Amino acid sequence: MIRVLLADDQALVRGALAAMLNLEADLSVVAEVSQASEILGTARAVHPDVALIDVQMPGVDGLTAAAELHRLLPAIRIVICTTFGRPGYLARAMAAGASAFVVKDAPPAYLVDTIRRVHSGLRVVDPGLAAESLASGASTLTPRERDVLSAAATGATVGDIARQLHLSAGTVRNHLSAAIGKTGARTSAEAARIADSNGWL
Amino acid sequence: MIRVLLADDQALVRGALAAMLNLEADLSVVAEVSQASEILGTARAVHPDVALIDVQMPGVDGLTAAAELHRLLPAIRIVICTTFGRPGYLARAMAAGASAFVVKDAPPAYLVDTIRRVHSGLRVVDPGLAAESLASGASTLTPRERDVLSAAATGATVGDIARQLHLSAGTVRNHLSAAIGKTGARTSAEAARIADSNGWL
DNA sequence: CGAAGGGCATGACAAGTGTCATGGGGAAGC
DNA sequence: GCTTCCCCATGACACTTGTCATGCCCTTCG
Repeated sequence: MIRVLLADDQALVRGALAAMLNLEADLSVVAEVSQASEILGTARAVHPDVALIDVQMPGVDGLTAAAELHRLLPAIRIVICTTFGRPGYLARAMAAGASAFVVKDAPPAYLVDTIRRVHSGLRVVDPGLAAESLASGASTLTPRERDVLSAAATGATVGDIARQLHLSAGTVRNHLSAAIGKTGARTSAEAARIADSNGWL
Repeated sequence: MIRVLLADDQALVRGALAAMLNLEADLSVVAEVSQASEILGTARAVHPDVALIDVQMPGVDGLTAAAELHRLLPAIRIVICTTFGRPGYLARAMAAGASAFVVKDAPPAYLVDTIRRVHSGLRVVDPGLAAESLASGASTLTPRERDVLSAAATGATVGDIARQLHLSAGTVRNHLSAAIGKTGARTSAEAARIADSNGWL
């Protein structure tokens, strides 16, 4: 019996996934959490074989939590599950020690199959997404460029960002200009959109 | 036995929801579709009692499809289901003839309960979301303002938008300026973000 | 009909943004 | 120790954006 821990912030999706997985004779959902911060403690308590973790969660994101889980409890296999098949997410998931990466577009049988494979020690990655990930390449954004882009993505002006990050307006413009160049965008708003859609923020 | 039609673009979520609903003795998922454009034809073929429709779908969105379904097959009760509890979505869903509006944060039992209530002729709306919807009020954006904001949301510049909509740059600036005023934003990027988060686009 | 309001447009001004050149300080690597 | 790269900053310039006044055409509505 493969013991599964479910982490997803949307109760409806989480419950539905649990129902589906429990239909499989060799799978058992032994815990459900709605926040990334609860993953570690729950994992210590219930000793799951596999943790199915969503990327998008309030507070700490799933990838960060996955990295911590893998560092402290390496015996637990991690399957990262996400709505958005962003290349950057895949790269970060694998770097975090995940054994598999599943997009929510995939057929249900694929997820079940993935959990079984992962439990037997294999790594599972969607080939199409892997290709896209390699094609788009890793982000060349510097940490500071990420900071200003993240702020810009919320619609903040140069002045707002400068105040938020305690920088001069000129510096913010420089970082934004660099980010615009690297993303191939023509405005900071477009650069933020591109970086976000690649999972770089 | 309540016959349910499921419409959600994410195969994993769709399959999981189907598994969960089929566990209920009085519910039966009789059809699953992944695109809004397939809803009407499938509904005609299988005669469901209730249609559970996600807002976010590629191509035609769920709300538009729901309106059409309700117009042509008014006997079918419609439950709108969405990840984002945006006030505008609720308003548009009710205007489209939906009988219920469920956020994916809700507990699984709530969805099952909602389907039963809807089938018996009741309308079900999350009280918190209804309050928020009334508080934020309806969009006062004109159709043209929505157009330019939608384009701006993708990171397009004033010039880009002008070419896309076959307008002069000055006109685009006027519409954007009006939208900025109505949303209380300070830049077009922020206005687009606000309008989107309210479900006005 | 006449008024009101949305869509479209122009022109002009102030403010914000993108780019570039330039320079200082600090950390990492050969 | 020197180079390289990132971070931070300044200043200047061209360009884009946001605002406002003004006007015309059209549809809707009392």
